[in-house]
Amino acid sequence: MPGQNHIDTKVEKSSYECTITVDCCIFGFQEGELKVLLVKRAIAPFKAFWMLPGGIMSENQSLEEAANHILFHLTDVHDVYIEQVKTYSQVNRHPVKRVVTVSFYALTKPENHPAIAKHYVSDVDWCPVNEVPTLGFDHNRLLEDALLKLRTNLDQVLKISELLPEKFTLKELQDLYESILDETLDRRNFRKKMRQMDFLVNTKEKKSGVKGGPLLYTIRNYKNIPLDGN
Amino acid sequence: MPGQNHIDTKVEKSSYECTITVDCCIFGFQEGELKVLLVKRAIAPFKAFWMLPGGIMSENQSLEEAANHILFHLTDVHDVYIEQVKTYSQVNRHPVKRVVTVSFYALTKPENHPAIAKHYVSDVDWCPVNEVPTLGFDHNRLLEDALLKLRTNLDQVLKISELLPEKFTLKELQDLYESILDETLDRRNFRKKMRQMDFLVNTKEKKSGVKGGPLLYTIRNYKNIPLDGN
DNA sequence: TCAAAAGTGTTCGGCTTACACCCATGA
DNA sequence: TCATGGGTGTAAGCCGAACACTTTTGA
Repeated sequence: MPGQNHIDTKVEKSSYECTITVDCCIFGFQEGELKVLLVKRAIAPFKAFWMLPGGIMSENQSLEEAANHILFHLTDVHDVYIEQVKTYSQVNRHPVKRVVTVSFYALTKPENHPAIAKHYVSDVDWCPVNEVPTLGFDHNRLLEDALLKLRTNLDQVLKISELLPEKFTLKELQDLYESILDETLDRRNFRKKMRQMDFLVNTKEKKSGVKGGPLLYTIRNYKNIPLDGN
Repeated sequence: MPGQNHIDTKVEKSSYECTITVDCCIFGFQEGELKVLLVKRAIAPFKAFWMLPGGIMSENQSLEEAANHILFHLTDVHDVYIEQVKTYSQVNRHPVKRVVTVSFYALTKPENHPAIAKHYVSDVDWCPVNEVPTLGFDHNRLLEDALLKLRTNLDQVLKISELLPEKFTLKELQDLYESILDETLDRRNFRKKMRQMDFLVNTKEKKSGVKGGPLLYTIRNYKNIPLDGN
């Protein structure tokens, strides 16, 4: 019976082997909006389509290492917070050759990482998440799943501190929440909730150049962030 | 630069290819306890270790199909609820050959599926989750992650109806919750909460052979369950 | 008849929601 | 000076936690 070896973890030379790719939803917060980094593909298939940056996992890398590697090569980002989202394995996902894809999301500050088109990429863009066009492959779906996961896990300091500058106003923080959750929040309630979490520190400085003179806050233990690994 | 092709989704013949395995935490509820199906491995490496059942994804299968296939071959379970947990890709996870493993959990009723040792398996056991021994490979970790995910998503009808018989008492339902969450719950609060979810139907029958004469409930639209796919 | 389990409601505290006015600043 | 946005507190509803007694049944 041909199915028998499927239940055998005795890995043999004859086992089917498959290319594994990593795709990243790189999120950034810019001009009060949540954006995602898209690259325009210069080669077939899906030539001239926008898509999520991605690449192939190689022999000596874990998926997380591959994801960081890809990020670094495409955007010069490093030591960034990434999180695994899901693995996609439909047999016909890729029109040329079967691949299994593991998706991640990463959080970055676009202003620190000017995006540059390299290699098979002809263009690069920070695109507001609610203006994303039809992407190549099944990348719209990957993006949806990643956004959903980001929303679900929002109340974690790590993510906030990756997306905001070191010092920020509560207005900026609220804009961040609103653009990720895609809903508007009551200002007073939001501030009350943030105050009773214990990671916000009031720097007593005022942001200048903006009306109202808002106070600047920072995150307790800013940049003292453990990285994920497995 | 050797890293260049990592950022290229142009999949080529030369791309690294890797064996992909699927491991399943098959959970069942029996004798008032949450149990997980373990198999004892008859071959090296990890000969005579207990582990999670698993196998290799083949060319014409998605991961979900592979998982169902493995389940079917090991336990005759089919059309079962499965959910992807996480993908593990440490380079040295497997002592013989590199594999990337995608883990799933599945929910079943042990009494419907007498487990049988087949193929490379010398023994099979429904093991209470808090008595699980040291497992082969990194399977203790996979199990922990799967349990965590199951806990997080507990309040979903699908899962409950896969783990309980068609008719069950509120006591049995509470035992299920308590053994999955690993904590005790207040009976009155639990019942109140269940009553205000709208999926429980009182059959007005009483369970006999047990003191107190508890009422039997069932799930609205029992067995009208869409399966997951990607 | 009695021991064991089923069944039921109320109170309290904390959290979330809704909502309006004064203050600081840049234009 | 004025228009814009920053900053703050209180009251009402909702949800989850704690908690004791009566009823049903099998032994």
